[in-house]
Amino acid sequence: MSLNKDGLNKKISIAVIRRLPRYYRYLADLLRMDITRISSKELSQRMGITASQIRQDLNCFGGFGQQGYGYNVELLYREIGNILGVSDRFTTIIIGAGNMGQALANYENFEKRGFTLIGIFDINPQIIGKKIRNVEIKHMNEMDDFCRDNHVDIAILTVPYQNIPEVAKKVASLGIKGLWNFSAMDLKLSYDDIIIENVHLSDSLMVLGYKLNERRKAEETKKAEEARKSEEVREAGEAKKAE
Amino acid sequence: MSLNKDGLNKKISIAVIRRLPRYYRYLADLLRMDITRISSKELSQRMGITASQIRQDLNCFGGFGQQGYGYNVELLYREIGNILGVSDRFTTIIIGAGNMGQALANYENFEKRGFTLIGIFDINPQIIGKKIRNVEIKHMNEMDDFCRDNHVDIAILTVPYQNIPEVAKKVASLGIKGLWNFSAMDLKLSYDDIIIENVHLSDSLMVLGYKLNERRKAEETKKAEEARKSEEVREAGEAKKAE
DNA sequence: TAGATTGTTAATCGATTAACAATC
DNA sequence: TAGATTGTTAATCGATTAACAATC
Repeated sequence: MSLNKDGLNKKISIAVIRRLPRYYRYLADLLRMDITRISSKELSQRMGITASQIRQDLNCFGGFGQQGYGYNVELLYREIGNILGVSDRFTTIIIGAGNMGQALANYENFEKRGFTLIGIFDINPQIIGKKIRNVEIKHMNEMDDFCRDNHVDIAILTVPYQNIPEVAKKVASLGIKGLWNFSAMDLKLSYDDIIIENVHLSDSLMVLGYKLNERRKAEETKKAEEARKSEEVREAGEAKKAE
Repeated sequence: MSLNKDGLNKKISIAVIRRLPRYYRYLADLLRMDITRISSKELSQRMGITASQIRQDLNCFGGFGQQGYGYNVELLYREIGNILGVSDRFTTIIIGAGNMGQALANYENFEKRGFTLIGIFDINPQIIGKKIRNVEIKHMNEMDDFCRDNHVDIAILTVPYQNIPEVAKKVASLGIKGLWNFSAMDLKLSYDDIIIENVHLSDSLMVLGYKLNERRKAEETKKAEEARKSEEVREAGEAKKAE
């Protein structure tokens, strides 16, 4: 539970939390454009949400704005960064250095957002020893020692479907508290002090497929409707002629 | 808009749609375990949601179950697959064959879910000509011709931040209707017949960071509370002694 | 038939939006 | 001071959950 501005425990809804990184990105864009202040109204137009929602969201954490002025972009950026723990530096390891694991290891944005990659593990001898952004891929059986010697906050799991239960159990036993799971299997662990974010890329792609189909269907319906109407007009014309 | 079971246009909420791929995955798991029937109650326990929600969700599309019996797993799996258009086969191209692009190109799950990769494009001469799962990486300037010769439903964008506006415009001009955007920039296009899914991996990671911090804070508060209490007990003991 | 479980309506809950007094 | 815009309360909207009659 987070302390809100009155120092009271107030549970902040997950819907609000999930919007914070998006605010953070938009504010970074504004900074890049040298925009120093912004009103909830203008931000709402850029982001495609209501100004009300922005003010409501931000006020879960404190009054970051100023009446008649709006919000100072840099201050707000820093505040949201603090809420998200960007400056807290989380240490991460990647387990599974296949395509996805390597892609994530190369993703420099994570560094900027407070996540430091300190280890990569796999079992494939062909890639062990290879370095990605100065981090060497090690064999899985070195992971125990590594985690004893280094504090690890988050394990990023990009191992195949069938290996997930075993790897998750191992990771839990090593005292790692955060799991970012890219495996196709939803991960649930009975240890209630472990926090898991499951990522299912293909879910998002399937939603896109659904929307495309809906659009296509709507267009077909529209076309059929138009065809029907023009047919009506034609028939009416013929009927008139026949009179 | 989807036709519901009464043949009426009923707008189905995006919240429901976004849960469908998850149902689909769980049903695939059940099939793999040779489970042929399931009740909303049992499925709810597996998935960690309410049985009410499952029945409510499924009934947006039709009565797939049977009173007293539950749902036939295979039938339900197929029905949800149809709703999501799994059998409709969407053709896709990947633009940007960096680490993420190549990782996605190698992701065999997409094939299973109805997405066929037919092209990969990049500008890096070092990787042009390389084949991923039998699809050759071509130069971006071949994309126009390619899209004229082949119908493309979806473009998967994994190009760097600064290139996104230009690439998106190009893609729109080629008549591609679905964009799956992995760039760090939110994509919005003014063409209202183009459908976009923005994916922001680091957003999800930041939410994980937030939750870890909350957990840590809660534990610290608890510890401080316990320390305070044991201090009270000690003081009470001393006060008694002093009497 | 009795038991189980759906489909569906009604009740509840929570999230979003609107409105406006406070204030810079 | 006048204008702008926040912080915050109240109203609305939509999504989730509960309940139960229908029915396999």
